Amino acid sequence: MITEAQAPAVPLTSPVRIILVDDHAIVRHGLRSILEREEDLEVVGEASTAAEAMAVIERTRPAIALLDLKLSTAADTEGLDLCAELTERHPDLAVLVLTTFLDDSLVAAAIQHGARGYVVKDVDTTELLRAIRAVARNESAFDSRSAAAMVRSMRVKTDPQPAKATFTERELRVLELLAHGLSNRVIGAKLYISETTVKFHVRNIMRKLDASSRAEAVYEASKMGVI
Amino acid sequence: MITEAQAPAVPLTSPVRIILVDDHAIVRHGLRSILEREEDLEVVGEASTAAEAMAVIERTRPAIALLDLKLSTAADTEGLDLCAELTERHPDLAVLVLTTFLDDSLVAAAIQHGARGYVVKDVDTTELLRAIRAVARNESAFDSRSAAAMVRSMRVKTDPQPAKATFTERELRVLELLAHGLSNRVIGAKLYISETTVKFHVRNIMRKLDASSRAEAVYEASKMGVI
DNA sequence: AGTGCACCTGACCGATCGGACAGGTCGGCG
DNA sequence: CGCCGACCTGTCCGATCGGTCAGGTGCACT
Repeated sequence: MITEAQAPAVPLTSPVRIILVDDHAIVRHGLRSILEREEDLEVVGEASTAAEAMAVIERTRPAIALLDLKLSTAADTEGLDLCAELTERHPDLAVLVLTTFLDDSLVAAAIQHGARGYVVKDVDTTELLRAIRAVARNESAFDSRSAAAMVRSMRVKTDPQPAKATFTERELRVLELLAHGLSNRVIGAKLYISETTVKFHVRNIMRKLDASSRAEAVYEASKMGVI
Repeated sequence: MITEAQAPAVPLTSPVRIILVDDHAIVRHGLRSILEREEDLEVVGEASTAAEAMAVIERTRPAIALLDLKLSTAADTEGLDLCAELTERHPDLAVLVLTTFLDDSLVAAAIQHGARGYVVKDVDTTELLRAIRAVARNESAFDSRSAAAMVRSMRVKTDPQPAKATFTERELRVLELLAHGLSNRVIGAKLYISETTVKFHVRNIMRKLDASSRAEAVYEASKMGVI
């Protein structure tokens, strides 16, 4: 482990082409002045709206888009939607979200909308450059607080199994077939047991999940990741 | 945005107490020599097995545990289990996973087992120190490749919505109640529509989801995140 | 040997579902 | 205007479900 060198700004190849998407001109200018000091980075375009961003990217073909999720004063949806559209239309484009506020759910949402990284605006310059170079290398990057937010949002996705029901082998197998909409009779045929036995298991499953129907049982089981 | 200072090693408070958990003595010594050069960090213990780690932590009460998930030649489970046990028994302890191999599912698993960060062993020294200081600040840290792995594992959890069905307002409402195991009659009462109408909606939902029963419909809808 | 648990089975019955008819209103659109 | 889609309603019927009886076996633990 442990090599030297801290992401040098030596342009071994052509510089990384970057566009800035932010509704505030001041922010764009600030970013541009920071990035232009680096020899391996090149700002090739700016945009202040979603439509403009699409057009500029179409024309300039950047490797990276620095995207503020809060375009306009409207909901976050606009930035997220743009993020999804960009990554879908341009699979090679790396979107690095650079935004003002840190919202746990927003970090996860951005990732699921195709973002390659997430950095809040008040990180120091070296952090930002590190993130940019990481996504340029086709990797990912988060500042430490965003990483914490992502960790939190990942945990709540799977941790909540407080009073987790415990199932026998047979019940799990029945549950699985239950989820695929099979009738008791068909489940019995598949497991080489009688319809009556299937009903026995189904009732135990429903009891353990506190469900009043097979549909609810499937819902609860699915929610807690059993199936 | 943008401040100066790149995580200085000035001990404003008492140094961060760290223990090293790795089955290779050489690795522990290497880490120790690196960390001891930093004034704000202090290695207060080492352990090579899970049991030893528990004991040492019990005694030395460190703020951070650098943990190699691959203890012994056995499965990854041992490291993960230790990780879960540590974070459960010592909520204030920050576990930073420092391991040799990068496995997409392992990163996500580590987080869900309570790890605060994940770093592969071949990152450079500054990256490692940055990660340690981040978790010491109660934040999170990942090297860029681990971050990429986590992004991938987050995406597969939710992205698969290829042929996503589209539902009307009414259908979504019905679907929701359906998942809670309500009968057509009760759903009708709740929505102030007749039981017949509910059956109408339910059949449309099942058709759109290619399901043969309400249970399967609930399963498919749950799987694709509609409910 | 007794106890518990997972698992299996049968019969019975009312409630519900799933699917098939055959309609209706309302708003938007060419 | 007619057409379409979302939404709403009814009736009929066989299949299925959910729940309740009352049993059975095999295995593990004490």
